[in-house]
Amino acid sequence: MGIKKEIVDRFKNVLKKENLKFTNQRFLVFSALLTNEGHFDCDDLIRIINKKDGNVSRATAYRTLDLLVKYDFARKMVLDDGIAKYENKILSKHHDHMIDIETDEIIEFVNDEIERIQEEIAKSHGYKIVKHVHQLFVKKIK
Amino acid sequence: MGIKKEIVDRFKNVLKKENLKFTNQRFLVFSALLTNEGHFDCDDLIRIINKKDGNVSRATAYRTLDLLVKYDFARKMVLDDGIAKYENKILSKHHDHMIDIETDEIIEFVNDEIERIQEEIAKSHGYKIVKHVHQLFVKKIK
DNA sequence: ATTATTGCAAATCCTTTGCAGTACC
DNA sequence: GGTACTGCAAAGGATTTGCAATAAT
Repeated sequence: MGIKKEIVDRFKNVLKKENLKFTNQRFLVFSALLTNEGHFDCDDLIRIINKKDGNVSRATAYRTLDLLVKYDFARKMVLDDGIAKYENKILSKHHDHMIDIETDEIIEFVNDEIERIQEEIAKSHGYKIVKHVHQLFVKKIK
Repeated sequence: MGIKKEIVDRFKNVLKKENLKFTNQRFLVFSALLTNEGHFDCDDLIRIINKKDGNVSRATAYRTLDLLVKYDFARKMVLDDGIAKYENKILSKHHDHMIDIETDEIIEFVNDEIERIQEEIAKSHGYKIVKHVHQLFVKKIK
């Protein structure tokens, strides 16, 4: 159930490199994100942590999340509501989302051709893709 | 330099339909967005308006922008900094966005093949696309 | 011991809202 | 004259920050 030792070590190395200490709070935020699937805002994660393991303040959670994003353990995404959502970037397979605007049902999809063309577009402008958001808001055909 | 009468009329009709009045402030916000190309936050637009035509308060600007988004005159986009950006949706051809995460520069792109595959994916699940968000967060290749 | 870390509360930033005065029909 | 509109200033909500107490090495 735990996180692979290799990943935890990677986290420890990042901390060392940044002259930061490996504290329980930082580990709790790190674990909350890496052992749960989905998109969480800061308070979701704090709730998850408080439910079983301990306590982390919002200040610390945000500070740690910034760090996780900076070192590619987490992906940050802000939709139109302006609330930052974070998701596991290490263990989750990539996928995009199709959202049924009438039922809120979420269907995942991946299309290699789209992935390939995206990369090509970025490259042709001299860029490489760091992350992307691709969401189809859809409606059932009657 | 003006906006096509047809578009202004469409705006007037929306206002009528919503029991709202066609006021100078609403028209200034509407014009600021529809006669400028680019992605603007609320204060950008207020600055544009104040520079030549008059004054609009932030409250009114936000209220009008909501309306413009609701009726498809404007597109709203929120990136990781949490600041809402608005762009002309009427006069600009459909496009997606590539965002340089180091400079915040926004580059537009369109790819017919991606558009086609998207539709196909939705259709194969029995859906049609109402709108979509496709953003590539990129980084210059050194 | 020394240096970084934490949590709190205050501060910030963008955005929304209540309200009193103003403008529109 | 009666509604709807505006701008102000205050309120809101998410995130950040200063600081004194606390924990890690």
